[in-house]
Amino acid sequence: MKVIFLGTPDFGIPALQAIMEHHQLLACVCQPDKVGTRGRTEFCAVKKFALQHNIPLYQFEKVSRDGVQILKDLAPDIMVTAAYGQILSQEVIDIAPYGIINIHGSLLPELRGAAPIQYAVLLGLEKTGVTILNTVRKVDAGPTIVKKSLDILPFETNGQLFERLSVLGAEAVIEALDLIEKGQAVYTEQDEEQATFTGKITAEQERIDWSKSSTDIINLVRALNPSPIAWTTWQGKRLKIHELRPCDLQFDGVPGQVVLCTKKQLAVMCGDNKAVYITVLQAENSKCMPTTAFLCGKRIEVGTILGE
RNA sequence: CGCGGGGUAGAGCAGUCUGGUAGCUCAUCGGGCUCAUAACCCGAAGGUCAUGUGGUUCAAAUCCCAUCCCCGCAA
Repeated sequence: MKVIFLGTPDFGIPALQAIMEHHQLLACVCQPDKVGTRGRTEFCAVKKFALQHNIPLYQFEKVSRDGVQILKDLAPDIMVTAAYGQILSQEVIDIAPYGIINIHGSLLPELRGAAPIQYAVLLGLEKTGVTILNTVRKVDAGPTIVKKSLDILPFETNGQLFERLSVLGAEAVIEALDLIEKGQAVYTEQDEEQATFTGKITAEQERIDWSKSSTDIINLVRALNPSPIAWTTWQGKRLKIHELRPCDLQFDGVPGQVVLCTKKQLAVMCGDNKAVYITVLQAENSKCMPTTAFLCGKRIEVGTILGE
């Protein structure tokens, strides 16, 4: 089929690759370039891919306003979205005969919205997946075509899960496209009663609240890895926490208090009276490093309370 | 030209303000202690102090200038 792909970050790349191999990829659409860190602008993953493979690329400020006629002229059979980042108007949805299908990183109707994968980790779920659904005006609410699930590993980070789901998403989207092409696709309406919604992670959520349970804190840390990274403070400066592990030793202390600091280990008390080992961290202006390396140059005295 | 921090041994840091023999903690290697050890003790190796073989100076890791790279914040 003739496909137009709309997506921006890494998530859609495996799917994009697969579509390019199995179908006729007419063009890619991604968000406009953003000013990156420290003034530099960096192209998004989809733009890099398109440039590298000589695929026509469009970056509309608002696709619903600027892109309708252009995309219509390309005469696609179907359009595929994967973390594109713009809400689509009915006009856009109606461009292709088969409409638009979206690759969503959860088992819908659970975890609709902007950050399904992060929330799957944040909530400590043991299972999630990808859903291919038909796009309708309401976000992630259209009928589903293909669902694939997988188990979330015990200490898996958002980044690791993200990568696995993006590969699974590629399988699923090809399956869906084939079904649609053969006229065998079954569109299943979602159960609205079961729907849950995820908003974007806010800056306030990134700060670790040590009074929460060790499990919640560990889940937060892995949900925010590799970006934007959960943090606390030490000596008035930010201390990013990249990775935590549960600690079975018993200590007395208040939430946020450093209860163990040796040459190799650093443990902090949480709200449920359990401690966690900090295993990978990053001080301000410094690189991310294992705690063992950090402790070679600096020590945090036992009794210090983080996050104040 | 958004604001700021940094580049010193394989790793993480101190030393820079106040120029004057290159330090610390890990890791590595050798030896010792121990029932044993990721613990402890003794010793060794390992650095043109990011680059310009730039400027100032009797003397530069340290002061001045330029360049490259890394990082935090803000967007």
